[in-house]
Amino acid sequence: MSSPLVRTLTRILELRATDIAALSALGGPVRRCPAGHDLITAGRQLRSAVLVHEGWAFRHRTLADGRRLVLDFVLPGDLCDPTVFVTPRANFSLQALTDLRYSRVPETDLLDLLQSHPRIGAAFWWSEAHEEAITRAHLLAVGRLTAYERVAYLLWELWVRLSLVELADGQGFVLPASQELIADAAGLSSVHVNRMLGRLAREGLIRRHHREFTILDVPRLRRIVQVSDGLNLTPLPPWIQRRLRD
Amino acid sequence: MSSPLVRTLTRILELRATDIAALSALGGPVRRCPAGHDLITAGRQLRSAVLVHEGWAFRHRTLADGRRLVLDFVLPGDLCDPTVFVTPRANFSLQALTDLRYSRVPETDLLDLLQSHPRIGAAFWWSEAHEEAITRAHLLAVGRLTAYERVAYLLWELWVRLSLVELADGQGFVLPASQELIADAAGLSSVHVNRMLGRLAREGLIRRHHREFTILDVPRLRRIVQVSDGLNLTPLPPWIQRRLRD
DNA sequence: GTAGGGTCTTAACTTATGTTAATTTCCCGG
DNA sequence: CCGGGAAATTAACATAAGTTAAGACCCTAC
Repeated sequence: MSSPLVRTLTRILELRATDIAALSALGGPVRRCPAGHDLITAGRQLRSAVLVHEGWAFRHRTLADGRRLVLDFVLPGDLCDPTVFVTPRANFSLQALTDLRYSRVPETDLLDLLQSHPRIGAAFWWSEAHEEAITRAHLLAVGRLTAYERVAYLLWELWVRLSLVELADGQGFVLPASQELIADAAGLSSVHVNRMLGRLAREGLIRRHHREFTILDVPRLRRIVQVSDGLNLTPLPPWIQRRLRD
Repeated sequence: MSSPLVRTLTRILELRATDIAALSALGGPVRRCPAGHDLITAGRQLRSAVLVHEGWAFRHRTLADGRRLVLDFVLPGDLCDPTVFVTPRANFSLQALTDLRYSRVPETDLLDLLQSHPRIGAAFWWSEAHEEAITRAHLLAVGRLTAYERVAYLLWELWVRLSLVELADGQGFVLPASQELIADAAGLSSVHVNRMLGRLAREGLIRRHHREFTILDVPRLRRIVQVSDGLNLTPLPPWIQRRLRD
């Protein structure tokens, strides 16, 4: 069974045997973390990155008075963050949404890897750029979409991202988050999220049963969401891959 | 006169003579762009990064119906983006806010630079992480702060960032943006931004005259803003700099 | 100096979303 | 099978922020 990082980075560029070996050796033992527990705490210094093998996590920030925002969701194969070692202290917390299997990658190992395997460095860079695209789309959604559109957006984003890592079943997927958490991701109240989910279902865009969702009308949902691009992951252009080979 | 990139990256790590030479040689001729013009257009393929020498620009995304969000402001010395070459097409537009002096850096030059000068690569990486911290703080502000707090946040963010590049005069600075644009950055309507600016002034937090702002009460403003950390730029930890030397 | 376009300011009014709270459903452990 | 706590749902009500519109201001071009 290959490392989740190998699976992720393979989607970006063609890894050589030496790259795969280095990636597979990366990270400490696989650990478990129960849902609801913080893996990274905002304001604390980071000594390692967190590699999620299985389960969901999410980055969040909480204000003194309890208001909270979910910055983004972290899915299996995501490394959070390869940039750890340049940031003096975490500007977010990382919490397990489901029970998790994960490992920790010490910053020194990461740094060594980047110096010895520039191709992997490029892949990480790509991966960071992709993450930033997701964050920007999220910012646009929170800043300028209506509540209805925003909830639709979140479902769309997660469906697209889950499809990328083959965790969606066609147009169906499980979103293991309470409506409270969806609200914190959308910048809404949980009551209003509930209303909007109801409306999306009533209008035939989605079906849901507990936390299982099915997208019934992809084109119409995409039209509502508007900001539906930039979430896709494309491999590095061949000419760049070729140049990295040198 | 040194390149704006040298000035920026010097704040991150100690550049060697060879690094400085390479950075100074980077980029085509200095061009001018009048305020209001787009330097990068969302959806178009990018062939080069944009290095701002003088003036302000901003990243934005606009929906089909005209709703717009300003993702962030780009100040002198910012390179937008070193990750160009991995992204197939721009997921934002870059518009000149004031008349601009800038240059373009072809992706091939950037790629060569990163391969030949790993220290510069590390500095760029740091710089990207800093930008992402800004975006995340912005997301939190737009998602969970009230209108009053959000407008205060924007002033705070810009003041901190301008101070970093020595473009603030103590607690005073010029924000060359219409209230309409501030609204698009805050996810508010321009009328409401106007109300909130008035209130901030009435309550003695800021003074303003046209587009010149002065922060009158730093501690109180910081308390209102809440999310005031992560905007600062700190150099790479010495042990990492040392390791990069090898 | 004046005309005109853009920006700012303010007021009156509308509406989207938040809040509170009561009820139901779900889920898990005993 | 039963009890209890968390989550989901719904309704009634409160409020922050949006909208429209009118007037003041300010700069620039002629």
